Amino acid sequence: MRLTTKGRFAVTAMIDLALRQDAGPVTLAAISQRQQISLSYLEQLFGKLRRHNLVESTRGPGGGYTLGRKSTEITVADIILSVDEPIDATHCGGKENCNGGDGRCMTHDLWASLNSKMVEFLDSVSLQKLVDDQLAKGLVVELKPTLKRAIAPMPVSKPIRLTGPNSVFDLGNVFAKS
Amino acid sequence: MRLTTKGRFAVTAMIDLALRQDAGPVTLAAISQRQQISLSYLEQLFGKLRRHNLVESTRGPGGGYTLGRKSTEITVADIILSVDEPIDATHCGGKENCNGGDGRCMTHDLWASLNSKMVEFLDSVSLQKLVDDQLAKGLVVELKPTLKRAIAPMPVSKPIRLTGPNSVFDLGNVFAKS
DNA sequence: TATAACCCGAGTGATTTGATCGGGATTGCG
DNA sequence: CGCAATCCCGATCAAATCACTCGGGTTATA
Repeated sequence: MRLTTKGRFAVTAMIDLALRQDAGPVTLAAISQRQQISLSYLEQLFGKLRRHNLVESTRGPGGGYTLGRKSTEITVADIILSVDEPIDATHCGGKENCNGGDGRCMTHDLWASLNSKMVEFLDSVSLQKLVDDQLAKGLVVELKPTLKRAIAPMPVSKPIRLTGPNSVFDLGNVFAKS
Repeated sequence: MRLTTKGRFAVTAMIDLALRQDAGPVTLAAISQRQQISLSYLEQLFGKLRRHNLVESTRGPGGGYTLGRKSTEITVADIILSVDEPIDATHCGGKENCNGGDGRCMTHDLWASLNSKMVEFLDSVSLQKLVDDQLAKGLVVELKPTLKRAIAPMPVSKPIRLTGPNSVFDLGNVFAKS
């Protein structure tokens, strides 16, 4: 597992998304403005996040991204591993014939164990936890109705399109479809 | 905090050193052979480790490196922070005027808090812990007498030079000076 | 003096980072 | 329908970083 600014950007963007998705899909353009991350870079990151089912996308006007599952069930490790695809950490390609002299490849299971501890830790921190931290710090989320299209005609009926039948949202979304 | 193979190399090398320093200073050439890390790269890493007082060097024939303090008092965080010098993780240079629109710089203290948790965790893992893990896994350390010079004339007197008066070794070193 | 070891800075090719651009595809809305 | 918003994708790019090499030092032992 690597830990770079790339992963940080992804985590930051995911928190921004989690904080605001209750008002409907969040556009990358909005995240880009708020978090000062370039739009195209966000597109790259969210492409990976989507391929790992951490987010779902809604295309067209009023569209954007929503979480792929409950924020309590998304961990920091999920996010980081999605964007920072795992490279070979052991430097010996997992082969056992990496013995160079007297002390055979200690690196292999050494780093494997430390690495698993790292993942274990990051896996214990949920996205919801980070969101709570932000809210506890006094962050005020303005769920601004920039939604000239998406929210205006939404008193009843079908406010938010959830592509596909496999949408299992239930994170207190006040707009949940009946 | 970054976490790359650079840090891994440093941790690996430090474990190798901790496992063997009881027989006197360990040369980088030996670590290079055992761990398959290039000598010059090790020199760079140990230069930083030395500047952070994690290791001490002994020059001249029979010289090498020893730990700068007890292995129980060196943590993985110490090592990684030494070689992966902290870069600006917040992307806004610590300035407060990084407000770009409505939601002001959340990134700043957001990542600061997650980062501190990471450091906290890595700081809870001591070098001695990793050494114990290796020994528990059945690793046999051959304290081979490659030491044609350093150990040969060492029955009594002054076997191991500890440069400076601030040497506080007591990690069960059988060669400890009286 | 010869040699073993640390020391150090400059340079290097490959990869990654973060961004830009140019184009799609899909969808809501007038 | 046609426009615009939005996701989608790939190519490309400068800068930084990575992992390493090279060529010299300095220090200390013998």
